[in-house]
Amino acid sequence: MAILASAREAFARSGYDGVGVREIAERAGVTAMLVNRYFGSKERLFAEVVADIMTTPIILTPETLVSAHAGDEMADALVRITTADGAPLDGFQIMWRSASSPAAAAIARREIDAHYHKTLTAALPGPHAPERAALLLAVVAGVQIMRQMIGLEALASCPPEVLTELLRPVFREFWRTDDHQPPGTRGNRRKR
Amino acid sequence: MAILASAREAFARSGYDGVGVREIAERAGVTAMLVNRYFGSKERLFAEVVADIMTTPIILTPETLVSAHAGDEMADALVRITTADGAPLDGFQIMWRSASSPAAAAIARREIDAHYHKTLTAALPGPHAPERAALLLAVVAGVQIMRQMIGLEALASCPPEVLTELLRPVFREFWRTDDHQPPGTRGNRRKR
DNA sequence: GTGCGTTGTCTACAGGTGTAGAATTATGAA
DNA sequence: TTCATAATTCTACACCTGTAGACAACGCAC
Repeated sequence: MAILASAREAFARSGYDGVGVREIAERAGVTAMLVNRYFGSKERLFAEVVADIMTTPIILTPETLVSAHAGDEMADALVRITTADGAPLDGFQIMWRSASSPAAAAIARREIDAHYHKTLTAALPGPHAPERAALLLAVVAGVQIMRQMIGLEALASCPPEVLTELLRPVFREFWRTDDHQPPGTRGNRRKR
Repeated sequence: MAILASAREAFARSGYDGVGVREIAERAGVTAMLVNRYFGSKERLFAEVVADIMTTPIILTPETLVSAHAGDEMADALVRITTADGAPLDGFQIMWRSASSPAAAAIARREIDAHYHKTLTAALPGPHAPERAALLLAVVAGVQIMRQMIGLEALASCPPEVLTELLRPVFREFWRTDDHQPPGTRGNRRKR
């Protein structure tokens, strides 16, 4: 379906509010009205695009999650994705760029919840797995946004290898299984 | 200035593209044209709002940064901010919600760079301080977005105390000063 | 009172938005 | 070829966007 591909590309580039139905249609070689004839409305088209994205995991491949170095592999994948701005890697990007629109945010929430968050929760060890899975997704979101949307200088110009090495310990934190003590009693390794 | 306050509230709620000049003006008790008379354009108004926000640090107070428990305090502050949706706590929110608009993203990048990122870089120990400061800001952004914009269930309904306890080790990671070894040689504490 | 600069508003424009309904064209079977 | 049916487009509507230019109300010095 050419319309779906065009919509995906357009939403990834400009977000839900930033692109019009006419533009999506034109890039697909059809008229704006055909889009509505097929999908009912712009909102339903967006939902269809997001659902389509969810069917093919990008960062969270099953192999990555069960790996013994899951945290490291996730860090590598995140850096890889945010470095090359290729076409098939725009999965999450669509949702961050559209999050400011309430309608789009609701769709994104539902789909992230049902797919990525559920999968990730099952893969994380230790207590509070759902909350920690959500935080992990938050880190992924933050890095993507700062690197690709805001374009913060220090992140945008950072060599991939350095970024990977800096991200790995952060992600490892989520797969740690030792010292889960009650709040406040755990020592931190800060320098005072 | 009533217009500035109205604009700040409106941008925080709906983002740069999501709100119109007429709405901002009406909530300030004036006409849309007066806004342009004072600020020149919507874009310049947005820049003014962002610059105004930057003058009063929200998470990164100087006391927080030099504290011996800087990481913990930052985690606490982040949870506090994303829990209560009060008026004066909308600082970053404005930028995430507006990041999909290129014009707004450019303004946000410049201001974050000049204020928050610079300050945070100076406060972080160890090598790659700029990159790690940017990553820290990315984590803050991700949590805010997932919690307040996407509204991911696991994060939205998570008790503040739990969230704080889960965030602390993540933030501590950025203030660690031990074991900065070359890439790949550092042991991770994963369970295999 | 008279002039004047500021403050604010009114009207209007050119363009964009999503989408409903009618009209048109292409397609395939008889 | 003829005709029914599906695929696609045309026209139009009602509304919203940022903003330029002309105009009116205001306080205030003289």
